Amino acid sequence: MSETTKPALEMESRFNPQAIEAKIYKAWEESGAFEAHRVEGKKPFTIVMPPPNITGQLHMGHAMDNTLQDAATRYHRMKGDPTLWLPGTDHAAIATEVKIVEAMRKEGLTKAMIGREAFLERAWAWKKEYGGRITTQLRRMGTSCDWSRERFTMDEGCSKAVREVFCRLYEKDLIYRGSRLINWCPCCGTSLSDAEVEYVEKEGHFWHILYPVKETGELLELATTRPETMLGDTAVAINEADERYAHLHGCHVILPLINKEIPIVCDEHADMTKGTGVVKITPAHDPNDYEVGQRHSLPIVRVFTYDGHMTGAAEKAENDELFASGRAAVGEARVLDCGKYAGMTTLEARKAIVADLEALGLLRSVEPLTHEVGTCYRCHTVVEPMISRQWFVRMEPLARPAIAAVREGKTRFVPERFDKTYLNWMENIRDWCISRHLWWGHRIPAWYCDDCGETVVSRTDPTVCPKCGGHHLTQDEDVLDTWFSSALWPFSTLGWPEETEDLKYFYPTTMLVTGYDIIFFWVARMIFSGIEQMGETPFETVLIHGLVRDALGRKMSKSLGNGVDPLEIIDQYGADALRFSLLMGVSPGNDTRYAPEKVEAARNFANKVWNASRFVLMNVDRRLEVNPATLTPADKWILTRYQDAVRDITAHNEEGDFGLSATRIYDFAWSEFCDWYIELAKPWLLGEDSAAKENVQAVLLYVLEGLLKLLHPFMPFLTEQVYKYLPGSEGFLMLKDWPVAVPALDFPEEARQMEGIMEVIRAIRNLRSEMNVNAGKRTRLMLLPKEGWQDTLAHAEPYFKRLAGASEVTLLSPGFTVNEKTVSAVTDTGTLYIPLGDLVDLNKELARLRKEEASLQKEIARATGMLNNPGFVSKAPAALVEQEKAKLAANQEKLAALAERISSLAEDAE
RNA sequence: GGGAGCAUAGCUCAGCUGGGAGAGCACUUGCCUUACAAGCAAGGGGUCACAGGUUCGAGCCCUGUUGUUCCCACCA
Repeated sequence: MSETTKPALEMESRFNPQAIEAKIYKAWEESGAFEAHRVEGKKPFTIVMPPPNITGQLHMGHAMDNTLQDAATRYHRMKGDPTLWLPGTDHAAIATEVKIVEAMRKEGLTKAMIGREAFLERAWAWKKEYGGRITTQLRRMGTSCDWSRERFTMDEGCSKAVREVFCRLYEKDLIYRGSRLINWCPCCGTSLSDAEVEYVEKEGHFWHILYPVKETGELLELATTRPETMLGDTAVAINEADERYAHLHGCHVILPLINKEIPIVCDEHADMTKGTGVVKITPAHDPNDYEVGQRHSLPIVRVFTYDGHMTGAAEKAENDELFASGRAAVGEARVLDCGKYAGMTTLEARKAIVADLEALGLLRSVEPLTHEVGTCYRCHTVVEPMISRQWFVRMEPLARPAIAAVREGKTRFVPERFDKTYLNWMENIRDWCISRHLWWGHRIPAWYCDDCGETVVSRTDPTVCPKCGGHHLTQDEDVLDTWFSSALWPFSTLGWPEETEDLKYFYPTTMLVTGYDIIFFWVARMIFSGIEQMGETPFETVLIHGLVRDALGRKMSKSLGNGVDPLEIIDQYGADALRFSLLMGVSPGNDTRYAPEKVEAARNFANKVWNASRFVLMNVDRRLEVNPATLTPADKWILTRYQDAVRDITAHNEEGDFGLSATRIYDFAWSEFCDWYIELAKPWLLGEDSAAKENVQAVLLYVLEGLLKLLHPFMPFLTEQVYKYLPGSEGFLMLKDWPVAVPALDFPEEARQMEGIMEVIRAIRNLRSEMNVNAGKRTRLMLLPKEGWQDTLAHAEPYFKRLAGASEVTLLSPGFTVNEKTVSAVTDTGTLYIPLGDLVDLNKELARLRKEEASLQKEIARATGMLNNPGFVSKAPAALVEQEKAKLAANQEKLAALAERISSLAEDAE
C-alpha cells in the first residue's frame, strides 16, 4: 500500500469475514507458511492430526478438535518452535465399505456380483472423489497444518508400515489366528473388536424354560433372554455347592425340540442366588458359556449363520467337509442343521422356538426385562457373539509397558483424570480381534498353503510354500481393523519403517489432541504400538477435550437430526467466531453445548477488535516507538495491564488451557483496551500537543500489535487481515514472534494511580446516572483529594472532562466547605462533589450516603474481625495481613470523610 | 457391580496451587458521545446442591447424602 493511503479508510465499519478468509488462507498455504522445517538442536513441537474418515464431513467435533490443535500449533510456531502439524485421512474400513455397498445396492449390485477387484476400484474412486472433501472443509476452519506432508492410512508408506508391524508382531507371537468367541455384526458381515461394541438398554424378555432330566425325569427350570440359542446348548450348569441340585451331579438333560442329550456340569459360573441357579450353556454364542465350555471341554455347536440366520443342511455339510479335510482349526465349532428352523432369521427362530416350547408345555413363564444389548458402533445392529476363526493381537505383553508409560508420566493426560480411564481399560484388556470380513482395508498378509495347510505371513507376497514347496497359496480373504493402521499413525506418517529425517526429528510427537470418546479406540493403541515399534511412547501430552452437544445437552447425531454444520456457521459468522466460541468458557475435558448466542458473542468480539483496530489506524499512520520517558499514567496503566495479559495468556497456552486464554484475551481487549485505554487516549489524540499525540499513538500501536498476536492462535483470519493494515507491517502475522513481557514497560505504581482516577470516573458516572443527568449535559466537578493524590488528580482533568462529562474541575484544599447543593461520593483517592442545584434532593442524597456508610461499616467490621483474630494474624501470609491492614486504614479514612459529609448535609437538611 | 464427571446469577458456563463470588446471553435505566447500536454508560440479580469435617480462613481440600450425565463390566 502506498505511503499516502489511509488504510483505515479501506476498512468497513463491520468486520466481514467472508470477504477475506479464503484469500488469506490461500496466501498462507501458497507461501509455504504451514510447512514444517527441521532445525537441528531445537526441540520441535509436533502434533499428528486425528485423521478424519474419508467418508466424513466436517462436524462440530472436528471443529472443536482442530480449533484446539490449530491454536496450539499457531502458538508454538509464533514462539519459534520448529512446528509440525501433520494432517491426513483414514480409510475407515467399515464405514467406507458400508457406504459403497449402499451405493451399489441402488444400482442393483452386490459385492459378490462384482468381485473383489472391481469393488476395490470403486472404493478407490470413492476415495478420490470424497477423500478431499473433508480436507477442503478443514481449510475453511483456518487449520495451519502442513499439507505437504498429508498422509492417508492406505497410502503406500502407511500400508508398508502396517504390513511390517503385522509381520513383526506375528514373528514375536504377538499376533495369532484362532477360533474364539468374537462379536459379529450380521449387518456389516464382519467381526468387531470389543471396543467397537456399544451397549444399549433394550426391552426384552426372560423366558423360563423346562429341560427334562434324563435320569430322574424331573423338569429343570432355567431362564434365558435368547431362547433361539438353545439349539446350540451343549450343557446345563449348576453350582457344585447348590444343595437343591446335588442329586443331579453327573446327570443329563434332554435338550427339548431336538431331543439331544447333554450333560449337567458343575461350574462356578452358575450363581445360586440368581434365578433358579441353573444356566444353559451355549459355547458358540455366549462369552460366558464359551469359558464354561473351555473348562469342561464341551463341544461347541454353532447354530447361526454369519448373516443372522439359523444354520441348515448346507452349512452343516460345508462344516463337515472342513473337519473331514483336516483344515478345521483347533476349537473350531461344529455346525448344527437346525431342521425346521434352518434359514429362519434369529428373530423368527426365537418366536418359533418359544411357540414350540409352549406347545410342549415346556415354557414355564415369560417376564419382561430391560437389559444391555451389544450393538455395532457403525450400524447399530445387535451384534451376535459368535465362535469364529479370526486374527488377534495378544494384548498382555503390549499392555504392560503401555500401562507403565502412563504411570511413570512418560505420557501425560490433560486433564489428569483420564489416566484412570486409560489405565482401567488397559489393565483389563483382552486380546484384540483385528480381522474384519471386509474388502476395503489392509489385507491380512497371510497365505495358506492349499497343499499342506501351512500359514505363511510375509513382508512380500510369497509364491512358494516354504514348508512343502507347493505353489498353491491362497491369501487370507480378510482385512485389518481400521484402527490397526491408525494405531501406527504417529510414526507411519513420518516415514517408518524407513529411518527418515522427519521420523528421527519429530518422533515422539509433543501433543495429541482428541476427544475422550476415542481414548480406547485410538489413543491407547497408539501408545502400545509406539512403545513396541519405536521403543518410545508416541506423545508427551494427550490433551483431551469433551464433546460438542446440542443446546439441550444431547449428543449431536444424524438420527436425531440435531447436528449443527460448522460450515453453515462459518458462512454466517466467520471461522474466527466459530473457533472462538468453541474455546471461550470451555474447560479441558468437559463437554460443551453449542448455542448460537455463543457464536454471536464471538462474532461481536471479532467486530470489536476490528473496530478498535480501525480506530487506531485512523489515528496512527506510521511506525512509532514507545518512549518510556514520555508516557502518561494511562499509557503506563495499559502497558502494565498488557504485560500481565501476555504473562497470563502465555502460561495458559503452555498448560493447553486455551479456554482460559481466550477468556483472558477477550477481557483484556474489550474491557481494558477498548473500553478504557482508547477512551483515555482520545484527549491526546484530539489535542494540539503533537509530541503528546505521538506518544499515545506509539502506545496504541504497540498494544494493538501485541493484542493481535495474542489473539492470533484463536482468531487467525481477523488478526492476519488487520496486521496487513498496520503501518510498517510486513509478511504474515502468523510467522511473527510471540509477545514477551518487558519489565521495562511494567509500571505497577503508576498503574495503581491510574486505577484511582478510573475509580473517580466510575463514581462520577454512577452519580450522574443515578441522578438522571442527561449524558450530554456537562457538570462541574469538585475534588477533595486525599493525602498523596493531589498531583495525580490535578493531572487527570482531561480524563474527567472526556470520560465523565465534567465541564470544569476544581481541586479543593483540606478544610474547604462546599456550600452548594451537590451530590458526592467518597473514593480511595478522595471525595468528589457534583453541584446539581435543584436536581439535588437533600434527603435522598442523605439516604444514599447513609447506605454507602452502612456498607462501608460492614466492610470495616469484616476486616477488623479478621485482624483481631490472632490465628489470622499469626498464620496467614504476612503480605495478606498487610494488605488487609492497608485496606482497613483506607476504608476508615473513607468512612471518616463520609461521616463528615453526612453531618454537614444533615445540618443543611434541617 | 466398578469408575469418572457435573450440581455456582433466569439460561449457558468460567473460577489456576484455599485468602473479599465472575463472564456471555437475558433483564432494568439512560445514551446514535465522529472505532464499533454486532455499540457505550449505569444498575438489579447468587445460603456456590445438602450435611458434617479440616483450617485463622472453604465455591475450592476430606467424608457422607441427594440429584444428574457418562464410561467400563460376562450376569443367565
